[in-house]
Amino acid sequence: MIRLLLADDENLIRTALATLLSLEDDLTVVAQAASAGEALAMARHHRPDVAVLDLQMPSLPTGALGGIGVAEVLRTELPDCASLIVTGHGRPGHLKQALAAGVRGFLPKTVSAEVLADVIRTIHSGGRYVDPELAAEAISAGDNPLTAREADVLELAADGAPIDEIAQRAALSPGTVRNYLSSAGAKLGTSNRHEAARIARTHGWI
Amino acid sequence: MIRLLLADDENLIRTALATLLSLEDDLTVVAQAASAGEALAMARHHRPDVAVLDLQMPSLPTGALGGIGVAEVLRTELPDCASLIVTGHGRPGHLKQALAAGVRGFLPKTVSAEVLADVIRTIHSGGRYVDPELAAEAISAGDNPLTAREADVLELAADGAPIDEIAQRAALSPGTVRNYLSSAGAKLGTSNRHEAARIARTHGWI
DNA sequence: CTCGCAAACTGACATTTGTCACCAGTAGTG
DNA sequence: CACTACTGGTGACAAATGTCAGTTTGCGAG
Repeated sequence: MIRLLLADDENLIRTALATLLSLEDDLTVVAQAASAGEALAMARHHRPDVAVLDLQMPSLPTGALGGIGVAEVLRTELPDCASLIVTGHGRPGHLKQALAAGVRGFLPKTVSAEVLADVIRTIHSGGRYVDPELAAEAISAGDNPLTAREADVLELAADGAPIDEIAQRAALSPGTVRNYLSSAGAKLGTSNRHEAARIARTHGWI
Repeated sequence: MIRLLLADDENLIRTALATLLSLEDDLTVVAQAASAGEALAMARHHRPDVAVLDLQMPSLPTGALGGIGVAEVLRTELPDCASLIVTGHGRPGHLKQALAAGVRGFLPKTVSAEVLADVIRTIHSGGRYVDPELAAEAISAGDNPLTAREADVLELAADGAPIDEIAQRAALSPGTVRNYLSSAGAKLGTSNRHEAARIARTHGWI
């Protein structure tokens, strides 16, 4: 019997998923969580075999860790627990981050329930599984061309703040900020930072 | 027995929901759809009592109709079929649009399964239901302050295009575009069009 | 060590954008 | 009718932004 932890902030989806997975003879849901923090607490207490984590969980302000953050912690704290990320909008960058965090499976929510159950079994027995379509996108998308600083600044620029505010928040001079944004824009083939931010976001780079 | 149509592009969620709702004695899922077009075809053929529609369905380019569009068509074609919108991110503006389209229920996916089942029963017996939290947001958010044209132009500006491109796509002079964006920005309390677009989007105004 | 290189950073310059004042036509309303 | 709001437009000015040439720093290869 494979013991599961389910983490998703949408109660409706999570309980529905729990019901569905419980119908499988060899699967049982031992814990559920609606946030990253809750997920960790539950995992420590129940020690599940597989953690099924939603990529974006919290409605918290910002910087809060999502499914990938949870997986990262679980890998060190509970090495026997395999992590599986499930997500609505799969961005290539997220897939890379997830794999780097030791996640063993990555699925979009468009897959069928049978696939999910199969993947849970696969990763429980030590295997890995990544949705083929997402994998193809990730490969064709290539690596993140942005430097660390460029990505930082672009992220701060993403919500439309003026340069001066970005400069303050990044502790840089406005001129430097402009340069980073300019070079990021050049790399991404855009003529302004807002479009650049949009592109970077769709690739999961920020 | 209440006969249901389920429409959601995420197969996993949709089948899970179908399983969950089928467990209720008085509910039965007679049709499922993964897109707006499919949902309409299914509705015409199966004539369900209640249509449970996801707000954003298609991964299609743009302009494709989502759950609200389906509800609008259903109201005229199948007046006996009640529509219920379920959504991950509920924006105040969407709620208003939905109610204007004759939708009888509006729920975020954070509600529990029992609430969903109850709401289905409520709207099937002629009632209405709107998530209290969303309703409060919609009221406090107030009406869309933008004129039709301002909203149009702001929408075109939303993906970061430069003014000249917006002007071309809207068939306006660049100066006029700047004027509209400026006044939209003033109404929304922002200092640039990109932040304005972001605000308008969170309110569901564009 | 030093050469090369890339990232981090700055300031100057040109373009884009936001703002404002103003004009004209059209439609709806008391 | 007068009044108001929305649409579409022009031109000018100031501020924000994008672009570029160039300096500094740190680090690995030779």
